[in-house]
Amino acid sequence: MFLVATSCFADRLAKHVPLSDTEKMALARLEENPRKIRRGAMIQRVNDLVTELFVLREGRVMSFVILPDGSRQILRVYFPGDFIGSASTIYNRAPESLVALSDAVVCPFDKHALRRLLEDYPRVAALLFLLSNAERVALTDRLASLGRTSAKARVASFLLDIFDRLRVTDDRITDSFDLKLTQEEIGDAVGLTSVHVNRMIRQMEQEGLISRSNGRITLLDMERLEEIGHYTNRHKDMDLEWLPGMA
Amino acid sequence: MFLVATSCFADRLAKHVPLSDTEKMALARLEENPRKIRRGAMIQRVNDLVTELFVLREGRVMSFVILPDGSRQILRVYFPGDFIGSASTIYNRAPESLVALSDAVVCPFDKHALRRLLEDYPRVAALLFLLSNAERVALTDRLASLGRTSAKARVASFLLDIFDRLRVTDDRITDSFDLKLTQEEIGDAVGLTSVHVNRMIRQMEQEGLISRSNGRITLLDMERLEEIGHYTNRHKDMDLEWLPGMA
DNA sequence: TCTTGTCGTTACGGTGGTAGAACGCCCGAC
DNA sequence: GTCGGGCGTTCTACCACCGTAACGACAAGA
Repeated sequence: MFLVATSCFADRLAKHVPLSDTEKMALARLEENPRKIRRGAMIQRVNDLVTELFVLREGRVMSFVILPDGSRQILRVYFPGDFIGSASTIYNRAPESLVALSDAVVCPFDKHALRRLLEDYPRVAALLFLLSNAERVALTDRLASLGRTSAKARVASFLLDIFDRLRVTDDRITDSFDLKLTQEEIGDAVGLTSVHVNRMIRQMEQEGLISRSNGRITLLDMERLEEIGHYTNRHKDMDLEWLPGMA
Repeated sequence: MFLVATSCFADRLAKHVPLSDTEKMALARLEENPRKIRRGAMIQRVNDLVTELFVLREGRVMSFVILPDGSRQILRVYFPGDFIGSASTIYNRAPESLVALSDAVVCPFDKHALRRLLEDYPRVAALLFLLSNAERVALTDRLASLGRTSAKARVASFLLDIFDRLRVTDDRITDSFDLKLTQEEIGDAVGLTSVHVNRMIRQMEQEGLISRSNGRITLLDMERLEEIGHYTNRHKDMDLEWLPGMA
């Protein structure tokens, strides 16, 4: 029984490496149970007992933690085709919370469904390993950004990161996009207060680096933004081709 | 032909999940070419063309990047049994540098040796995927630390993290350990200057939280350190048991 | 209309960076 | 042995960046 003909996750993978039809079908099975959720709804709370992972099919989701003093750190913003909640493969209790940034469609699937997938499709297991490594590199980039750069650089590189990842999932985007994040949320992502995020954004606007109109952001001078943010787009450099055929 | 009877990496894995003898032998093959390196030697430089990964067998290694303004961000400190350089599975050019913090023994192996391992041992592929997810969670913990906590909290949680990871690889350690990092390096890891790291360490010493003698650090009050650093030891909570047998 | 949420703006203060020098310690050279 | 250089650490001032607090403007819903 196939409720879905296509798979968001398979489509994403297929952009980097060819997939067989059986692999596509196996991946599509992860998305058999789409669930609509509303903007602001919690998908998972820290410390919940969790046995599910998700593929995000539509909309935007973020993960975050709240520290004992009440401050929030946003860990990652997810886009359609992203694999969410991989921490559940290793820990029984969720180390982070998940919330929908927009109305969204997520496809939950059980840990044991993942196990069967890993058993039956070793090439998929290898691909998941590679994707996980890409996430690891993305996180180290942000680590360097938070640890060693100024407020302006952090905001610039964050905007560029969202922009580039959005473009991986949506070809129509050229230079203008809807952030779907408040300035407070940007601050919680890059380790600043909303006040200071606002200072930096206005400054970049005055310098002609970006422009804004009702929620949408336009990147006017990519080159200088990349320079300011010490940012390099890694998506171009990904290479999964060394992992061909296999059984 | 077996140059090594045991495998550092297999030993580590076996602490979390049972391994078959053939799996252990397959993993041991990754460590067939041990190479001694001296403290301070570079194993890999940013932007090198890389087709190798490493298992660290002895000693300590760290990864870092240098930003255009010259500042350094230390990304990760590695211990014996750790799998190093997984970025090479996805990118042809190294996104980070690797340097030995002490005299060390690393075992390089080719990307294609890894591919054969993934092909022949799907369960190993699945385990590598899980371990990579554990790394991801560790990085998000540090992201929250850098983004939202004070200098003191960052130093405290960093010390606790090194301590706990050292204990995973060496049972003999109880409360005192050799950091093998200068205060400047600690600063580069947690996003502070060596001056401020020094302030925090002396302060923690005066408060009776830690003590020092010729390079070794003793954690005197773990409970308060964990509180100050908002730190939780995740190693206890790891659960790979849901991924049993497989072919 | 009132409420709620987001953005914009100001004044003030503290955390943590910068600069510079001195100290101790290890280790190799003589 | 001792002398000296290099490295890591300790310490002192000074001050900039960024956080805190507080309030107003504005738009979208209730």
